[in-house]
Amino acid sequence: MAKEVTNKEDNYSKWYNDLVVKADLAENSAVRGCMVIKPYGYAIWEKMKADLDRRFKETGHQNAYFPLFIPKSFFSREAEHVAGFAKECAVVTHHRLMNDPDGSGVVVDPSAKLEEELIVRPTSETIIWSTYRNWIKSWRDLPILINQWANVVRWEMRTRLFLRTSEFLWQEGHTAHATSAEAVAEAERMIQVYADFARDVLCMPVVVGRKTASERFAGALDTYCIEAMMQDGKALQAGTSHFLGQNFAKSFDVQYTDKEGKQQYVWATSWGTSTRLMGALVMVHSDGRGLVLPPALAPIQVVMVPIYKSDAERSSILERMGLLKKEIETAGLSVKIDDRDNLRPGFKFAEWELKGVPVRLAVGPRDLASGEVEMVRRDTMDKVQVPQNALALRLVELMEEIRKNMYAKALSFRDSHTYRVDSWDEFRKKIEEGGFLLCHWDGTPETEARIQELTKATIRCIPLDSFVEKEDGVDMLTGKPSHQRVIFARAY
RNA sequence: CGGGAUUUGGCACAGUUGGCUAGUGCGCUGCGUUCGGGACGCAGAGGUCGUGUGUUCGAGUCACAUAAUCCCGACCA
Repeated sequence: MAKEVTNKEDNYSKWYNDLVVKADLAENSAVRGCMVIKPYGYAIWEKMKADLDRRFKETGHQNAYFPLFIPKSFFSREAEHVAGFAKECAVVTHHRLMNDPDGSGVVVDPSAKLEEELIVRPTSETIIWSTYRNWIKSWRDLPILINQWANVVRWEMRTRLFLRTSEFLWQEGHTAHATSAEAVAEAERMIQVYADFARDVLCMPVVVGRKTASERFAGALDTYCIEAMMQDGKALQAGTSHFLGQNFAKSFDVQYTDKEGKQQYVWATSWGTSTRLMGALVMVHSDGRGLVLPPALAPIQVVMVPIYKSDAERSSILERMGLLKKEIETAGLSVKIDDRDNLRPGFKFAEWELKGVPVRLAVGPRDLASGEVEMVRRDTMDKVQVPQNALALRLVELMEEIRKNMYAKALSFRDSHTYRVDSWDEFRKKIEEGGFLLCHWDGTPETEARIQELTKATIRCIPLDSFVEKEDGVDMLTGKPSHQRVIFARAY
């Protein structure tokens, strides 16, 4: 029997220590709260990036790159924005080290103190808007649709591998528009891009919604988000898109001359998603055997394991595998032949399952004789014999079946852990079990804060899509009227 | 930053009321037998016990300090 890896516990570290690290995705770094992403994990991230990047380009965006360091004065112009990030910034104060005069080692050279401190970007709105100021003069310069792939640093009190690390990789889109309506449309378009990506590539169902005022991005007028449910019933925000209004334009004095010759402030959006998606991937799909990767993100889509006793068998099987590999690669899939001679097949099976490879093929003497291969899909672990001459086509179809099945499975999990709750007593009981609670809320920050204080549950979003139909009701805590249910959950 | 726990070969751990030569499993190296669901035998290599100071004839073990990691809070993508 294959050994099972624990993953159903509410204990977060189990997920990563038992799954991710062994599955070669990441490991902790000595640097506070940062992580080393190992090659296998980084390959998955690169696939996510490539797919997202294509979607951004298709919606008219271009990539650019802005500096890592932001002068402190830039950062402090937008009052709400600085209030939101001030507590988690890494600050550069000096630019030189020197030998410690009192002995061995190195100290900061006090004479190399910077006149103005530099902030390591926690997000790039400030430096980008101070740049846009010089780029935008006329209505003809708009819109500006730019995305940046970068690393950012947020000096969090508490870090969690992938979900909240001090340094993380992400993309941030920053756009400038002539009208409010155009900017709102952009923010909504981009949250939809994230939702489509989550559904089609991550195989992860998400709810598209709007954040409440207290959960909004610092400096935004409106924040859209996609919320996913992890297998422990907790919610994870997987991407956000902000309508920033004219806040940054006014703080950084970004104006354009409109067609009538009048000066106007521009309207802004920003949107981003990060390596947190890697965490989501693990926590949505993994099972007792390890990772389960969606075909589109698997660095290796098909692994082939030869089964043999003698050298003669080994070479004839590997020869046949080589031919099959070429056919499968021609059909567009990535294939690896695991020809390591020192490991037995059972070990290899378990190892590739841990890594989440979508399909495994085994070829032994029996298959060589019958002209078949043994095919096992990772999502269901179903094992079937497939004729070699139909293999490549079958695999292409199977990848699509796996994608659909993974989504369907995750969707059914989410739906079966989503409850309509109308009474406070029931809420208190249900929230302990995890899942999404669809509840009426009176719309006040006070009630929201009170519920959070009492239960640690937050309003994940006010759903935008047809996730829950509009209906009137009353707030379960205060009894005040409500016109729509919102999603309450405990979140990462 | 509060509360708790941990730190001993690459990994997971044991190590008693301080005691002489620091162990076990996995992994690693070599040879042989194996190979259709995590093989086995034999022989090897690998550790100044997180760091520092102290107590002691003697410290992995006791005291103090310090650092890192993990969990629970507050904060947050």
